[in-house]
Amino acid sequence: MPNIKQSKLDSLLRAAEVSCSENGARLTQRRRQVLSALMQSSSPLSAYEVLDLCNRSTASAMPAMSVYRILDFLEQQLLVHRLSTSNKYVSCAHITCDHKHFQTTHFLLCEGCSSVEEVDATEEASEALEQMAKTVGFKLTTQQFELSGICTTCQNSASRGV
Amino acid sequence: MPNIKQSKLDSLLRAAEVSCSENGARLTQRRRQVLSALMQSSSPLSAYEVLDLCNRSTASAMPAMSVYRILDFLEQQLLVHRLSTSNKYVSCAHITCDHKHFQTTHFLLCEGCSSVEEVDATEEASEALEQMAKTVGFKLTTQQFELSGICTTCQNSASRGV
DNA sequence: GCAATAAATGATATAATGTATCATTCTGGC
DNA sequence: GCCAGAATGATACATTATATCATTTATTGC
Repeated sequence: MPNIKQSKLDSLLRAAEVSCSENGARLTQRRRQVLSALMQSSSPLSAYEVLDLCNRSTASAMPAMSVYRILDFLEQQLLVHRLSTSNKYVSCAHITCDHKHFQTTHFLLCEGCSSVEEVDATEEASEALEQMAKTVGFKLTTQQFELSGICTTCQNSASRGV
Repeated sequence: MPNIKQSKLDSLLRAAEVSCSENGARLTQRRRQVLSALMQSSSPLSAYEVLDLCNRSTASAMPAMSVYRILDFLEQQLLVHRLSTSNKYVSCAHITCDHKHFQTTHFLLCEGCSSVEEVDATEEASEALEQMAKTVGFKLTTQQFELSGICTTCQNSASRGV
């Protein structure tokens, strides 16, 4: 887990706090702890991995129940996303910008380093998929895809024979 | 679980048996039992749901371990597909035809009746997604999507106010 | 046909994950 | 300070998945 800079982490957490208060919600200590763990991880974490990280960093042990509750909360606040293919969580890539989510965020999962890239759906992709569904009479309600692949870094490593 | 016709089930199982033997594998009694349960279900089943169905239909109880092993086997044989979003299994829709899988099968999941439609990826969709990945330097390796939506039947039911 | 070998399954234990429920603590408004 | 509601703690438990070794069933060579 390559640590991100403390200053970066701080600004992310500040932004998250603002975002919460705009929704009339609070970013409590525990919630901040969970969110912080996810922000510092370069790959998605399972609920129990989050739990371990939290319990490593503080004295007071957090019950598993809390982690699940807090992950649910953070997901509702759109501060983290749940990857349904792996049942893991990632912190949202758009916390600091004013990016809006329209249920059209996709995730590119690198098979090499397990990193995740959060990308917006292109018009073409959305339409093509909708069209595809239409041929069998389906009307799509949500689209969040998790696509496996190889990220730039890992492609380069491979070609250099690393 | 609206039962399919016995004759249909038989022909599916026969085709599955042929498919296995072509790969030098055997469709044993237990495997047939598991596959049969999935074929008769109109919606995806979890491993333990499969287990329950199997144990309902026969006297000798099957251990959970066997179900997991057999599901793995059937998946390798491309006789069943695993839906990663729900961790459930469906029998392949192309057992009786000579359809080939190129890692480009998608699944449309109906939110109304939980039914699943297995569709081939269209050229446009595959390209659009590849292009999308490319913009952030990703090279896609697999694409199997599980898209939520409403099937024709449920759309009609809804519009009739059922 | 029969022993040797490999494949498949049975059986048991246990790990990992997720949820239900109620008690307790914390927070903001009065 | 007191109260109501939100958040967390604590405990128990349900569900899902895997590890391991024993046993049974098929296959192959003889």
